[in-house]
Amino acid sequence: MLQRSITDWFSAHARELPWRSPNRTPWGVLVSEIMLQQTPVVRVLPRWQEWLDRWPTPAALAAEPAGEAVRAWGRLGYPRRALRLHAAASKIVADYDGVVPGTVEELKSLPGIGDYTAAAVAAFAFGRKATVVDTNIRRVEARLFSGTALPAPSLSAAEMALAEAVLPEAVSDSVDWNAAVMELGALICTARSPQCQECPVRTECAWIAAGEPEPNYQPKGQPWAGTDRQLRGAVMAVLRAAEAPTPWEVFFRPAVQLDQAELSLPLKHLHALESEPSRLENILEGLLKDGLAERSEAGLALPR
DNA sequence: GAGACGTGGAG
DNA sequence: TCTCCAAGTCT
Repeated sequence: MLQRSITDWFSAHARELPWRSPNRTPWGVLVSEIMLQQTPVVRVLPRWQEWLDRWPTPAALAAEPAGEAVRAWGRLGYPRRALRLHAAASKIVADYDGVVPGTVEELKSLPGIGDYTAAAVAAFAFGRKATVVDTNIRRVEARLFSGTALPAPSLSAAEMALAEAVLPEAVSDSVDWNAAVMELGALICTARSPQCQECPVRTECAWIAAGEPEPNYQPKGQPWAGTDRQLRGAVMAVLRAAEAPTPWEVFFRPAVQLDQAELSLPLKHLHALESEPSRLENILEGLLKDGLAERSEAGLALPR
């Protein structure tokens, strides 16, 4: 049967990832899920290991300033995730005696944890039955059951219903199913060039049966060069590298400051903004508002 | 609900 | 080089 084909494939081909190891902890799983949001496994691996070595429990992380979490986040991207993970650790200490809660509802109450992550932690860390729906599972189910090349840009109620309908009844089977379908999407049923000849359910795939039709929408581009996002990243790179508050002149007259090779690129981006000081002000304002930075007499720094 | 939010590898 | 996209969440 379909379910068995996929879970057998998983048994044979699953990657050995540290957050799947038998000695994993709920905290380790939670950290991995946050890091993996919109971020490839290969980039998460080293950061995850460092993070767990340094902060093996929520209490350990909560005991340090949020800025340390942001710094340790390094170049994983979306640094607000680091901030939220720190806040989640604090809430786990305050409300759950330092123990990661195990129900979807409790998990969703933590900052940075939405529908996907709550379900994933409940399933993979606690062995509970939960409908896990990530981009991999959406894509596999779109092809396998709906016969479309890609799921729509945003998650629909129909997709959720489908995911619930195909979730195996038994708790243990449901956990295996979630992990297996996700892995199938990550390794075989990929977005760009799926390896259908290696797929355990290629003979039952509605998309293949339909002749592998093209996607019926235009993927939205993600502009980057010259955007505020890029500049926020550049500012954060400077703050992460700094031991002390960074004077304002560094941002508004970057050409004259900081010559660390590591920062040459971020500073080059900032330098391009010298003609638009108001725009840079807005960007710094945004970082302050998001809590990713704090200001003092001396300048700008990561939050304490 | 559309848009904002980082980063770097692959095709 | 340039576009796509990777285990989403929040406003």
